[in-house]
Amino acid sequence: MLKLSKKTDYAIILLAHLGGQIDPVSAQEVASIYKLPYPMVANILKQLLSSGLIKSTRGQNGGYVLRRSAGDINLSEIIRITDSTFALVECVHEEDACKVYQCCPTSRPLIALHHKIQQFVEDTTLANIIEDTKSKNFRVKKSSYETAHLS
Amino acid sequence: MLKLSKKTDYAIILLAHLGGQIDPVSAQEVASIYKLPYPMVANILKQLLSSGLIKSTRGQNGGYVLRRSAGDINLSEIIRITDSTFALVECVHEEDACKVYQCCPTSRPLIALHHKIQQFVEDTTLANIIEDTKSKNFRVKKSSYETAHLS
DNA sequence: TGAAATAGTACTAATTAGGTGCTAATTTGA
DNA sequence: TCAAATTAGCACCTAATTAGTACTATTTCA
Repeated sequence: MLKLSKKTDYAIILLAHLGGQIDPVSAQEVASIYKLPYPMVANILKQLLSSGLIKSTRGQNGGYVLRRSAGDINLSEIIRITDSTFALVECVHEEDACKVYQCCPTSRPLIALHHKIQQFVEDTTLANIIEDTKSKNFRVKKSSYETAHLS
Repeated sequence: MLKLSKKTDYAIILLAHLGGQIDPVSAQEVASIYKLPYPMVANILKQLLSSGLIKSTRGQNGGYVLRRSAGDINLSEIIRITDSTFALVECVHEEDACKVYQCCPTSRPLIALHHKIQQFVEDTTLANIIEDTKSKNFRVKKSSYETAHLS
């Protein structure tokens, strides 16, 4: 259906929130701030943890923090973790031999599109997203990522 | 999952084939050429018909032809018919009020990405795809749509 | 009239997405 | 030291979407 899963949506929200905090944030806390279902949030955080994007501390006052700086985390990684590796068409990661037909007409234009999207998600960092959110209410200038990373 | 459905994949293949023919092509014929399941092909063609992208003639020697020229049909339309209207994130078509949170951090960068993709699929015509397929075995120059429509 | 096709619709099966539940382990503060 | 807060690691369920099939009717042409 060519859309991001809610899991990815949520993950971006969660990570952007963590990026704006210094102390650990608990699953409970983020869930209530953004009014998301707690079990879902907890699940996604666990997944982000096991993928090494965030680190955790248990017990009272425990929670999660980013493992790397927000500028070091890009959208591509997040999508890979919560959505699966991005492939607009299956054949994009299978260098040779289209299963359907040797001269399958879809390949080239769609593969070009795939690479464009890939480029964008790699160039967009969590820091870009956070910055963008902060300036959101003051819509004076265009956000940086738009001018910096795309034609 | 951020990928095109097989239906869309198939639809592009079918339409590209029709675009290269003058006489009506039957569902049976395309199915056998591309080794796709006949009922699937037939179904998609019916859908493309009812959406007005192709026209049909019944009976012996019947089949389907494009209703408009290949240069007049773009990827966006095809995706809309076989995949549903493209929306990278739900909120992209709901001008106001994010359901999740007023300052939802995802919106802007993802909406920017959405528009980039939208631009691409609108600029890529069936003619581009067909042309590209023909030149595929002679990988001398880059295909036209790449230079013409993207950064 | 019969074969080759489309037309329309409804159905089934497989996969994915979204969401939940349970129990264990760990930390902290009273 | 104990109870509460919190993560850890599973396994599970349900609903939605995708993929593919089936059947019957209609049209056309030789």
